[in-house]
Amino acid sequence: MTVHEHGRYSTGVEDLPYRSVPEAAVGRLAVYLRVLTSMIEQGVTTMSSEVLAGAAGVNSATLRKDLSYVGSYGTRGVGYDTARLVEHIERLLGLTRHHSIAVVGIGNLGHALANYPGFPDRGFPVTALFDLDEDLIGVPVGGLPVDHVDSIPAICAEREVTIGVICTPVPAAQGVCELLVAGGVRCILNFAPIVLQVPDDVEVRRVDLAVELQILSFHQVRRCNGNGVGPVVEPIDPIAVSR
Amino acid sequence: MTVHEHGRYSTGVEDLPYRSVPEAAVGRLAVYLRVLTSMIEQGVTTMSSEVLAGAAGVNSATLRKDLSYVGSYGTRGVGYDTARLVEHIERLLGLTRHHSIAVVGIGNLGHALANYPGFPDRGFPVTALFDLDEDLIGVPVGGLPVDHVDSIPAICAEREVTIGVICTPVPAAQGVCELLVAGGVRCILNFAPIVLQVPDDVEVRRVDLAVELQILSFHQVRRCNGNGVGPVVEPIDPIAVSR
DNA sequence: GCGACTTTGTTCCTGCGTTCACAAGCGGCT
DNA sequence: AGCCGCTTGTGAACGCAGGAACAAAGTCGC
Repeated sequence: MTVHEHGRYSTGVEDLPYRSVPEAAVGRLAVYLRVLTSMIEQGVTTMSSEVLAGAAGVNSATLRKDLSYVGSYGTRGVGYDTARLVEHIERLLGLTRHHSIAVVGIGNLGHALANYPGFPDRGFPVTALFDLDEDLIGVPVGGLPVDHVDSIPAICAEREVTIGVICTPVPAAQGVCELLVAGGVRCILNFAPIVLQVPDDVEVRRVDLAVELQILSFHQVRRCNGNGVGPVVEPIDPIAVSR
Repeated sequence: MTVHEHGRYSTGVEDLPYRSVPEAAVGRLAVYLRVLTSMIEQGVTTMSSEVLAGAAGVNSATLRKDLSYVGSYGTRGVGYDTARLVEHIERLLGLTRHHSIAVVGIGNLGHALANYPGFPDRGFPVTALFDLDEDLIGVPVGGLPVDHVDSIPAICAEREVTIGVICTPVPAAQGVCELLVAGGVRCILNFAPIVLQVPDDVEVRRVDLAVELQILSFHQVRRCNGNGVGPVVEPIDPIAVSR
């Protein structure tokens, strides 16, 4: 640990000038990061907030404020140096360090995620796979053999897994979650449509595909309401909405 | 329920009382819906806001406020009738009508989504699959043959697809998106890590798995700051943040 | 039948996040 | 070298969402 002046930054808090980064901004920063790396590949070395905001689909003022959480690394009258910005965003997001991933539940979705190139490409190598099914144990998926869920704690601890991805059916999810926590995993990405109960120091993000569709459905219905297509939302009493 | 001088009395639905359902509330309502259906399967007929909120992982006041957008269907002193609540949430979310889905890009992820039971189970039947790869055309995936992307507009229009799911690589995503829009699709769930450009009347929701991981990474780093594992967050420039 | 208890529905308030708008700063041009 | 125009960074206002608290309302016990 190449710590510098320990005395000056004794608390470890002042080490982080980004004291309060809004949750929403974190998500957007990750998006900026992707846009930026893509632009760098195309040889772009400088971008204005206006252009970057357009590519990321946000307001330019929002973008500038988000970037101000990272620090002031733009040049007025010119824009941002793409390479430098990437570097600083990666630092803020903790991507200077690789986070190894464990995928639990090697069904259709787990299979896909185990092979998802976007994970290793972004610095998240998949280093462990788990399932209950005896027929799957030992079978290599994406070059990595599947282990039994019972060995989650040991293997996660050994391989220093920092992120667990749960793709199991609902009934297994909570149990798997506890095994991951026992293995020292403090970050969980949960695809099972259930709210996991975890200790306070564990962060869970849920990705519920059906919920996404339902939100789309809601907007669809609201948009079509009264456009002449038909009464998509009917009054309450009529039996059912049959189109 | 009080009658407002606003004019129409509150029969609950007809007079567009969901003029203003907060975006965040829509997402939560979908979660409540899932919890409720699960509870109904277990024979639960009545739930208090406290219990339901706990299962959904939200504050009970927030839950009651969310439900008030749907209408007042609880009984004071008792709680909510689960079946009735499900019915009304489904109506609000537009789930009384089935939304057929097209999946574009039958790679690992597309394969998984085409077979994802959560979609049909929730009233979102997958009715069309598309890919570019000639070797895949005609091959049944989950009982449904894959068609060529060129036929997206025709087939989507014919089968009345309302939601398009994009699982293609980034370079193909925008083009596929436009084909879907040409086929009359107004709702898109995008798994490609790119911000799609669409007309105003098209709603896009993006699911970016790498972004989710990066958000987790951010929280992990902030939590573990100073745990001795390594220089997780390195000092910024000497002259970092001046104000 | 009546009182007490339980739970909803709503109102108010606080805090956060987003947007607007503008001053400060930097490069390019003459 | 100095001015001009462009872009950043930020202070202030606005709007929205979330949480606490409370009154209305309906049920259960006696």
